[in-house]
Amino acid sequence: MIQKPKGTYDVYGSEGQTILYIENVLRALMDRYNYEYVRTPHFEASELFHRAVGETTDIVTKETYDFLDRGERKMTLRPEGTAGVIRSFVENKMYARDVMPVKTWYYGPMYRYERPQAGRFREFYQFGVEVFGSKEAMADAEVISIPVTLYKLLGLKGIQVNINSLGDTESRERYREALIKHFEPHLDELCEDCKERFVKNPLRILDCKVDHDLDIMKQAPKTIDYLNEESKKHFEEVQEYLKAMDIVYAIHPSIVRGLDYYTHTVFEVEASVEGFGSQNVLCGGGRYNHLVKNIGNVDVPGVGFALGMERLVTALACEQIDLCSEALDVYVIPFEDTKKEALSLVQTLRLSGFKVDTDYMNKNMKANFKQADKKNARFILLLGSDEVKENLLTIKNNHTKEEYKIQKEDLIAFLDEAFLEECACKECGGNHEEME
RNA sequence: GCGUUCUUGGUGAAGCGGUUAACACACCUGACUGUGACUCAGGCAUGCAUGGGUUCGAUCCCCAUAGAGCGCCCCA
Repeated sequence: MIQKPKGTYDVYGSEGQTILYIENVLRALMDRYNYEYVRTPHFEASELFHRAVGETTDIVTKETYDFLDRGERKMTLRPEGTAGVIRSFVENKMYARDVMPVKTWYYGPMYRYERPQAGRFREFYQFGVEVFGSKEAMADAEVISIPVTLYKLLGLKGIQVNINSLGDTESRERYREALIKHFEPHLDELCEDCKERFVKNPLRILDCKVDHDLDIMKQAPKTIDYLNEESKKHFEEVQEYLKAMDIVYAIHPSIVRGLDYYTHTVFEVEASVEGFGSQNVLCGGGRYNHLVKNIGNVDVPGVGFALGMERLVTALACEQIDLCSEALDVYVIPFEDTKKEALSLVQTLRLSGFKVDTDYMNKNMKANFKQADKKNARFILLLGSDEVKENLLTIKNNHTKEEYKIQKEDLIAFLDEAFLEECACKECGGNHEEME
């Protein structure tokens, strides 16, 4: 038996329903935010990612799926979404539009050659947003509000928003030097990983889980203390805008993000739910004021974020939030000699907008009733030769178990009325709950 | 890339170096030629991730491979 490649997964059953539901919600959400959909290729010239993500990051140095195409061109399956969207922004000259900023969103699979574990796959889906052209703190705050709003719409409660600022290039550089100065005399106290980080990317030392409790770690300089006036002002404005939107956040000086390109605002949303694995960052992002210039030689600031679908689905499962509605409106039970009539009836109902299923297995009556229950049918239609003869239908309300004989012509009207009543009932119940 | 645990029908799982691989759920058939529960009687893994090895004999012991889980690195 050939099995799926390591680190990939199939979507089916209720998980499929959940994912479709989430996708619908995020489409509607992006429409309300007035963002435009952008789709870019799943593979790009390898060089694009080297320039965008950074030569020293693990993502580029050891996690990409690289291949030569038949024309001997170096290609890479995209490990993240930002680079491609920026390439598209520049290549299609979106910077020359008369409406600024250009606000975009994307959704699709990304590829990283990593050892799989909970919340981490080799092919995984990201939803993300990139806003080009505005250097205002308002844009940062709006971007942060998107995942927060999405989680809220989905009913996810156990989340925490963490923000930090790396400042502009000048602040970031000053901070980097201060960090090196701080850690250099204590290098031998740090773990092996940190020694390597010291050389490659000193900012990441702050993230270390091993050396977390060391004194030199606690005394380490903070990014915020090294912000120049302008950077400080930007960061404060971001916070004011967040407050204006009632978004609860915490400042985490240790968030530096793994990608090299960030400036000013960086943020993460983490899941704080019981039973979640160690990969608890649900989404992350920040501002990148020089990345577009790096890639496309156009000096346009940007800010964005990306969100992992698999982790979102896991978080929803942890909180036992069930988004898929599999209830069937009608289940039709045919008999040996009425199958054609049954299928015709099914067709009519479907055309009228009902969710309908029937038996394709030649099951007996008992098994059919069980099927109807399993499929969570609200009504069961019995269609035997007696009914066909008299142009009648036997319809049974599967909740109340009441059974009626109705004229075939009256079926749609009967169902419309029944569902209308049920809706009214639900609204009423909802109101009562709220009032209490 | 490193460490560690695991892999038995459709599902949850028990199991021991030895001849029938428990038990439960689900499913199928019948008692019951048009009403679901319950009950009863049957049926349902020639097989224990794959490939080797040890052994008279392996689901069980050993090795390799693949996959999954957890942790690290890193990241969403």
